Amino acid sequence: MINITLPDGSVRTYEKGITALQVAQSISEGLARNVLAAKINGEVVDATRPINSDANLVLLTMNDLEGKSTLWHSSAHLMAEAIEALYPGTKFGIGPPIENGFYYDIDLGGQSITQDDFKKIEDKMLELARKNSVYLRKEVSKKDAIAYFKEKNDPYKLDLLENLQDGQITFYEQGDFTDLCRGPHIPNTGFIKAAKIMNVAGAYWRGDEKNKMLTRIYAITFTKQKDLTDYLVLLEEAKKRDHRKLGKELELFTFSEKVGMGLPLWLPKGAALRERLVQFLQKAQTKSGYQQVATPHIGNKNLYITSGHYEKYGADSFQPIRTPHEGEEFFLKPMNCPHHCEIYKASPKSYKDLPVRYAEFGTVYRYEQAGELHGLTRVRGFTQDDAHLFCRPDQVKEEFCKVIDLVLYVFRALDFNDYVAQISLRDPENKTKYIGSDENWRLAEQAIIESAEEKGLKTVVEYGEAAFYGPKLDFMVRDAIGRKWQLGTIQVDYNLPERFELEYTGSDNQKHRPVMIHRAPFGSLERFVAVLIEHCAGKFPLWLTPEQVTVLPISEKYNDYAKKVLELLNNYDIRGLVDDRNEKIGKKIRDTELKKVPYMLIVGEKEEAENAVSVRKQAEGDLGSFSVEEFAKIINDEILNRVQVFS
RNA sequence: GCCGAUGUAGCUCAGUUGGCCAGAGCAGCUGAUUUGUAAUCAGCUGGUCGGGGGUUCGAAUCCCUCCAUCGGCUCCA
Repeated sequence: MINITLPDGSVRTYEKGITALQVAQSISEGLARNVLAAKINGEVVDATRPINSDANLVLLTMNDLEGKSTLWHSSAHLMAEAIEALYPGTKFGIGPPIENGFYYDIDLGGQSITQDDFKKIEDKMLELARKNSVYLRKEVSKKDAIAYFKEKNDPYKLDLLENLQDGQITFYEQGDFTDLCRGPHIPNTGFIKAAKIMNVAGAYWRGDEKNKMLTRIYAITFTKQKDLTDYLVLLEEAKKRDHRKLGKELELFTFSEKVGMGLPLWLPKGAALRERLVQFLQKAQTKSGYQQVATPHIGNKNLYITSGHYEKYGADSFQPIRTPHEGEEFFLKPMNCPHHCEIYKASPKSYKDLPVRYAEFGTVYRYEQAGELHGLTRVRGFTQDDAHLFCRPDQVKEEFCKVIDLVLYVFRALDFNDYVAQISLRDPENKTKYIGSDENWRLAEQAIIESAEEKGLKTVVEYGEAAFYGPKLDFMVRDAIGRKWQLGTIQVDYNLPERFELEYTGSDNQKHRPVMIHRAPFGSLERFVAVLIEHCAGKFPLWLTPEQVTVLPISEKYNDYAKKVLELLNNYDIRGLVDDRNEKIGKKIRDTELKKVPYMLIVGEKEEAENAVSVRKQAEGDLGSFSVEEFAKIINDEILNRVQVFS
C-alpha cells in the first residue's frame, strides 16, 4: 500500500501501482472526467502512469496551466493524425503547446492548406477524438526510433532524434498516429470536445532562417464546446480593442505610404494625448531630481563605434548619411545613451555631483525588417521616454529602487495593475553576444536582483533576454483582457561608462568609474499608447483623454449658452468641445458616445434658465442635472483620485 | 528579409463565369427642419478599382512585377 498526499494536505491510501486517474475516480467520477494529467512529486506525467511509492499528487485539469498545455500538446498529436489522414505523405516537424492552443509545423511537400481546409481538418480531428483512442507511451531504443522514421520518411523527426540520447526516447501512439514525444499526454482523445484551426503561417525549421520554411498550423482545443465559444468571443473583443482600428476611429494617428512604412503620423488628438503623457512623466521626473537634456537626431559614426552599437547593429541599421565633401558619416540616432554619455563628459564630475540623471524624450530611428512592423507597437521612428542615471557604485541599488517606484507610479496612474517584473539575463550558452567583463555583469545582475527583491516585486528570470551591454528588469503587464505586453524597462550598465571612459573624482581624490542606469517607464510613447489603447479599449483615463466633455446644445438656439458652459469649464482646466452642428440631440449623443468622450453635457431651455448642465456619462447614461461648478468639481475630484502626485 | 493572404470613394464594404458611363451605407457639401438623452429628410460632390507592364475586340475581374497592409517566422540596442 502507498500513501498519496493531495494538495489540500489530506492523505489517502491506495494499492501500489494505482494511477492518478484511478485516484481521481475514487474521489468522484466528475473529477475523473476532467483530469488531463498529473503532477507527481512536482513532475508532470500521464494521469495513467502507475504510482509505485508514496507521493504528493496534484490532479491537473483545464484550470491548471500544465493541464491545459497537456491537453493542447495531445491535441497537436490529434491534429497531426487528422492531417496525415487527409494529406498522406505529410512530414512532421514539431507540435508544441503554446500560451493559447498549439501548433504543428508540417511539410506538405508542395500541397498547401488554406482557410477553406480548416473545417475539414477540424471535423476530422473531432471524428478521431470521438474514438477515445488512448495515448500509449512506449519506450524505444534510438536504433528502433531511427528505423521507424526512416521507414516513414520523416526527415525532421530524424533530425530531432540526432540530439536525443538512447534510453531516453519515448513514442506516443494514439489511433493511427505515432510521434516522437516526451509526453505527457491526456488519457485518451475523448477529452477533446471542441477544436478550431486558427491560422496557417510559415515558420523556419528549428527557427533558423537558413532552413526550409515549413507550414505552421495554429489551433486550439477545449474539453467543452462552451469554452471554445468563450474563447472566440474573447478574440472578438481583442479585435474591437485593436489599437490600429481604434487609432483610426478616434483620430489619434495614421500612416502614409508616401511618408514610409513604420513611420507614425500623430494626428492632433493623438499628439495632445502624447503630450499629456510626456508632461505627466516629466513632472514626476523633475520631482525625482532628473534634469532634461536634448540631443540631435543624428550622430557621428564614431560615437556608435565607441558605444559598441555600430559593431552590433551597424549592418542592420539605416545606413549612414554622408557629408558631400568631407565624406564624414552620420547615423540616424538609434538610441540616446551615447549622447548622454557625452553630456556627462562635458564637465568633470565629483562624487558629490552624483547621481546625475539626464532625461530626454528622444526620438530614435531603427531599421526594422519590413515584416516586423506592426501598428504603433513596432515602428521605425519612435520616441523613448529615456533617461540615464550616472551614479556611484554605492548608489546603484537606491537609484534602481527609485526608478522602480517611478515605473509603478506610471502603471498605477494608467490602471495597469497586473504585472510581473522580468529579470532579463545573459544567455549563458552564448556570452559572445555581449560586451564587458564577467565581473561587471555579475555586479549588474546582482543590483537588479537585489533591488527587485527589496521592492517585493513578483519576478521571473529569463535567460538570453539581456541587452548586449547589460541585464534588464522588464515590466510585463497584463491588460484588461489578459494579454501580456512588455512596457517599462530598467537596465544596469557597467560597460558603456567604461567604453566612454566616464569618470568622477572620489573623496580619495582618485578617478572612479560611475555606473549607468538606463530606464524608460513607458518604453516608447508609441508602444505605450498602443498598449494603453488596447488596455482601456479606447476609453482613456479622464485626465489623459483628448476630450473630457462635449457640450451638446439641444438646438442652435442654445449654442451661445453651450459656449459659455465650455468657457466656464475651461477655467476649471476641463477641456472639450461644443457640438454645434445642426443635428438632433439623439444624433449628437450617438456620435459623442462612439467617440468615447467620457461626459456629455446636454443644454437646452431648462439648463439655460437654471444655469445648469444635464450630465450624461459615456456608456452609462443620464446622471441628472448639475450646476457647472458642481460638475467641474466632480470631474476634478475624479482626476485627482486617479493621478496622485508622485512623491 | 522569408511563408501565406489581402488591397475597390476619407471610413466600412458590394461587384456573379472578363462585357454598357464601377455600386451602397457612413462621412463631406447644399438646402429644408430648430429638435430633450444612441442615427430627421432631400439633393449633390467624391474612385488613377494599390503602382507599372502584359493577355484580350474588351480587365476591378486573367498573367507578370513592384509597393503597402494583415497573420506568422526571424529580429527587437
